[in-house]
Amino acid sequence: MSQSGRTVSITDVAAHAGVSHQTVSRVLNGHPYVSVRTRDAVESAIRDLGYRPSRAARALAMGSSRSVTVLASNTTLYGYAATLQGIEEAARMKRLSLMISVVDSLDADVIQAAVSSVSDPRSGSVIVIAYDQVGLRTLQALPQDIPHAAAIGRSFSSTTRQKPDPRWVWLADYDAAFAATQHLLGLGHRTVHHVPIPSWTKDQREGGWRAALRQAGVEVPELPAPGWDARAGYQAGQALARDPDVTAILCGNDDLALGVFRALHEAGRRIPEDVNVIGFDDAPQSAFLTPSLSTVRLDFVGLGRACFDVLWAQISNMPAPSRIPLAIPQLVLRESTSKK
Amino acid sequence: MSQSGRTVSITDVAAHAGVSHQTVSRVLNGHPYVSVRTRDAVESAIRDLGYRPSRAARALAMGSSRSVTVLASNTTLYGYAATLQGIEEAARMKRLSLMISVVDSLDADVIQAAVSSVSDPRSGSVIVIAYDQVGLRTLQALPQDIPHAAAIGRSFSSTTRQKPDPRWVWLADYDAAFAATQHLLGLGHRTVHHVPIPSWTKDQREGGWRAALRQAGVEVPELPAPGWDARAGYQAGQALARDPDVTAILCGNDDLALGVFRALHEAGRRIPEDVNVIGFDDAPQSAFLTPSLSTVRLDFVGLGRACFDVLWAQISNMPAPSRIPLAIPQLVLRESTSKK
DNA sequence: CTGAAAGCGCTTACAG
DNA sequence: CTGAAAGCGCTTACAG
Repeated sequence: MSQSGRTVSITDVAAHAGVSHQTVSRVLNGHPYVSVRTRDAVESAIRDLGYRPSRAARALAMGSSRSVTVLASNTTLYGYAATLQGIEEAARMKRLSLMISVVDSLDADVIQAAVSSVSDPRSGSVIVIAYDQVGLRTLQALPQDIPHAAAIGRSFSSTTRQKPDPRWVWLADYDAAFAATQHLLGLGHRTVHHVPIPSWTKDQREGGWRAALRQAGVEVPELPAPGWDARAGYQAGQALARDPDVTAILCGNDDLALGVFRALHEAGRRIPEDVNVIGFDDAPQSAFLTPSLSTVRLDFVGLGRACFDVLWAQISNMPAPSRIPLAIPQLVLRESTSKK
Repeated sequence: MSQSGRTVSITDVAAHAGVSHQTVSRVLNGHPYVSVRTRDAVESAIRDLGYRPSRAARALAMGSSRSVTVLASNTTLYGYAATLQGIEEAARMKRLSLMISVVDSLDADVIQAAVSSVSDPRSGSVIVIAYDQVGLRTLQALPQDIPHAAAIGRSFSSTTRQKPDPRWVWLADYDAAFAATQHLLGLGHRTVHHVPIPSWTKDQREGGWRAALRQAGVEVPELPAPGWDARAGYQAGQALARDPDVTAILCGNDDLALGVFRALHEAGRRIPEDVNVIGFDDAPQSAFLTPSLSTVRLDFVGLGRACFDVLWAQISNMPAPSRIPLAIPQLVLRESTSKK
């Protein structure tokens, strides 16, 4: 392995093997029509020299770099991480390399900078995880001529008139929240309270909850401050726990529900005897909480894969996948809800 | 924005602005010595044409691509995700782009393939998250001449003779597990049981637990099957819950502890009255469980940053950071432990 | 302050 | 089956 000087290039390999660099390129790319002798010679030269091809040079010559960049405001929250996992698995299958760029500010310059750095249409494609407002803005700032797809957090089910972009993929949040709220009302609660995740349109989880209440003709309670994690759920839960009228709570995700559990427990209110709670996501821990958490199972990994499929159709010039088989959100009933 | 034909290159911009492409390159890179008129002309040409530079071409010409690839077997488990977050933040500050490549198999060919694809020494650097055996193998397979760093899961504290590689960074798992076990013994338990995460050397969490027991001269119980998630903890916990001799359990991470909670609860054993439980990691939910979970706080985000710092020293040819300020693991006592 | 030249390391036709 | 040529889109000296 040549340690000194510059790194070994295809030309060095060629010289070492006594062939032209084009021939080396051929064996590198598994072309047919290379004699066995030559192939062997090249391969051992590669080994001797410890040659590793330059991705940059290859990308330049081929006009594309077989890479996807994921743009997201977060990579650790359950929904984001699981979506990322789905994208990663799908990208790996197709041998695309995965880049990730976190955009965590609503500042227009920050968003613009992030978008610019991926906006080289020769060098790749983009997937935006647009579950939050930063994500949505990022998606909007993305030049339309670059191949891309997006996972978004809405369903368009009943509220929207505008046609969704065919490059967008989503889970039916709205419908699922609607159904979960209906389920709680069906248990006999006078109304259902909600601890929201941040949202920016009315056709997401919060919207589904609101619509179900309105349809049932019941009071729509005030909302606590939105948040993503257990701490936010705990804080929202403390106020709810004090209010004896609160008997059913739909949480915007399972982490919030976990915090709500804690607040209710501290206030001496039992779950499910005094208060019913439903979460959202079905995170891996939720089935093992005490009480186990009723929740809406969302297939984020599948969504990530679907997102990649949409992207892949553009990259490979295949027809867009007509219908992506996405698991329907499903209400999973466990111990935290029960007949009242 | 030119939609038709090939994408616009620096040459197109030059022609449009009536200058040479070198001059365009100068304004692109913020060189001094460009007249204001020229700069303006170029900038408006860039805007008119919707020009975006080619990363590949730039990388080729400059001889490096300012990127880090993270190699990890998982991106969603708390420790991994938090480490990744630390790396990402640090890389973003230095304007390096972040690639991630998941290696989830011990198969030598799979590992080799992953390593080869990042082993272009011109095109970047590598960080390996080597908390598990796949990660360790990946690290071992990595060519030594490529700039890299690794986050590993051991402490070398008392058991190891060999010098650690200066490119490795770690949290003192062993010491923390030792201390946590001692704490439980100090509460009066006859011994401490352990639910392990998978490990491959004896100087990790399991090793620290074992050493503390041995030092105290108490029985070292059999281990249940290792695992990472709540389900694994639940399964291990079911057997432990049946055994009345089990009064203290140290879990390899907080998700395992959450599953153990559930199993104990189902068996009618109270925490902390009947059984004390300590977790590992201090995941964001752990403080909000019921009972709240005593655990070892590990600064994974800081570890990720430290890892990047070690890498950055190599890339920028700075002297290696002598001592990386890493938060010491800290035993956080909450409701799941108490005087017996 | 600015242009002509050379080169980064590959791949893709084109000839043989 | 294999080599000589051209080009991918930039940057970095080198001359002016």
